[in-house]
Amino acid sequence: MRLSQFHLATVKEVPADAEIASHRLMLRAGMIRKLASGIYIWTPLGLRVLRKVEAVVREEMTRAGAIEMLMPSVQPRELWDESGRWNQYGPALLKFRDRREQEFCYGPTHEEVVCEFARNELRSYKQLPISFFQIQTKFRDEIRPRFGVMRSREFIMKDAYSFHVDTESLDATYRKMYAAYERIFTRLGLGFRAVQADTGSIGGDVSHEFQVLADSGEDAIAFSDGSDYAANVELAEALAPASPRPAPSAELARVDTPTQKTIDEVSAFLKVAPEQCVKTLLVKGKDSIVALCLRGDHELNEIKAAKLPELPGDMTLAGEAEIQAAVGAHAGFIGPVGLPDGIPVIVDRAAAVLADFVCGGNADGTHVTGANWERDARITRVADLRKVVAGDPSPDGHGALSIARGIEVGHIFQNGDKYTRSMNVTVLGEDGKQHTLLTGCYGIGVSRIVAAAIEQNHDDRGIAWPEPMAPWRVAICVIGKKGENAAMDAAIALHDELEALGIEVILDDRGLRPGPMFADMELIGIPHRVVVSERGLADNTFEYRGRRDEENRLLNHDQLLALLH
RNA sequence: CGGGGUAUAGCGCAGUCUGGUAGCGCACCUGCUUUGGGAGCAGGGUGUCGGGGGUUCGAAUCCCUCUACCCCGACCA
Repeated sequence: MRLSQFHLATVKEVPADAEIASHRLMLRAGMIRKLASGIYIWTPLGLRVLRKVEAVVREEMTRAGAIEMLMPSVQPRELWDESGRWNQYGPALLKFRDRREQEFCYGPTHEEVVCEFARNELRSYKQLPISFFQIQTKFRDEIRPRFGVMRSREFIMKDAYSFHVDTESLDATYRKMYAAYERIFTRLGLGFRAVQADTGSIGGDVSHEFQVLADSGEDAIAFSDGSDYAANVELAEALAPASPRPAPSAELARVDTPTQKTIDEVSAFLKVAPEQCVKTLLVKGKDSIVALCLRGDHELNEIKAAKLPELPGDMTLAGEAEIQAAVGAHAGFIGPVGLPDGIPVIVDRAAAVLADFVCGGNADGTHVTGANWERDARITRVADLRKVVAGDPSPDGHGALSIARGIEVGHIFQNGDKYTRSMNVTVLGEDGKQHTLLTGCYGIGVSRIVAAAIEQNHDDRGIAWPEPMAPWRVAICVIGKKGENAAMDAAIALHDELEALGIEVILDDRGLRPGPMFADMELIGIPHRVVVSERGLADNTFEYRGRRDEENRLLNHDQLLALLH
């Protein structure tokens, strides 16, 4: 392709709100333009990359036995009422009405539609197992879109759904999809890790996320140095400490802490380590306020907390007024010692083995020292409440955990009968009876992959695409005075020859000076660059440079073709 | 939704405090020169200063209000 016939739209300056490398570079390279918050135009250049990702995903899904189809983005309310998610899904579901006042949503995912399809199409166990997939635009009205297409509201997703009569079949397909995902991310040249995951709003039993490792990632993942254990920090279990709680040795004492509210302030003021303090968070329970107690140096894992039977299914901190009403003190001075009887006290495993600890005194301006469980403070229940930290023992008993940042680019679930039961998706079995089907669902954030790949593959000059994602594999740059066409003729000949060999090549025939031309090709990340100039023509050489190379190499025609082919 | 911030040319910004006739850089257009790492000279104009209302002789600037966007937390591919 000739660049003069294309719309390249690189820019030098970029809106100040582009925070991470991939967002900045996608804007600078002219791959995307923002239309509204979390809603982006894909330019011709950006679309070429997106299509590359789609192609790999499509190939591997097909190889894994899934069949491509296309479902509508606009979905009627009735379907979502059947699954119960019209109300459950929350504000991320974009709802609207048509001219007849019928209610619809813009699909954030397609379990409902695919189940509607399946219950009409699938009649017999003999048709199973079967998997369908699509690559399509989704909309989720995210609370806070950010980082360009990394977390946009409108985005492109590959979603696949499998149907089964029994769990063995679901397991087998799940494993097949897992393997397909590994192939996809490997082919795309991404450094990734599959981790155990929470099932979130999709629901179900078994789940893995595929995380592209990057410091800018919004997820934290924990993995063991002694086994293949890896999990989202949301899910990773913090094991109970091996050693039991020591016997109390100190007297309970009340101390004045007039302005010290945070653990840091209290521990500095009283000269005790944060791990010898207990922090108490009051949250809204089903019936009353609930107290959650953690060691001072630990953080609450809200996903774990939300699953406590005392909580209504999600976790909300109690407001200042509720805390006052329940305890009579401000947040910052709350502790398990002397907490009113009606408040359940749920204690994290690590906090439960402390003795002689420091905690809030349940009166403004006071803490207590030398506190001990049972003797001074009730324990309703010990539970795993905290986020794991680096150095914690691996939950599988082998090795210690490290924490890394990741970008979630894929997520696979075993839904079981979560949707098929409510939507009555059945087939006739071998035994002549109706059987409710089991499903798995398998998502890949196609547009997010583009951003994630840039996070892993860039330098100070721009993007350095893994070859399978590059908009073109080869860029030919022409240097020479505009009027003298020998170099241009040679460049066109080379371009045509490469194209005939099936190599995707972009010829920069814009007549720019070398500086801006090189800068553009490096910014948009073309893996191979060939410079054609009169200087080279004179001694029959082309100047070659890989995107990650420091030096040019002079190659003759055959050497160049051998390298590129 | 809570907390913080921003809105002036296509993009990046100054001007706002202290009211007085709209600016800079990049990009863009024309011409000439230039052609191995973001060229030089000359010329050109870009605008509802986010919208609405108010104060004032006079508002980008002060006041009220609305909207959009961004950042920090809960959501997720």
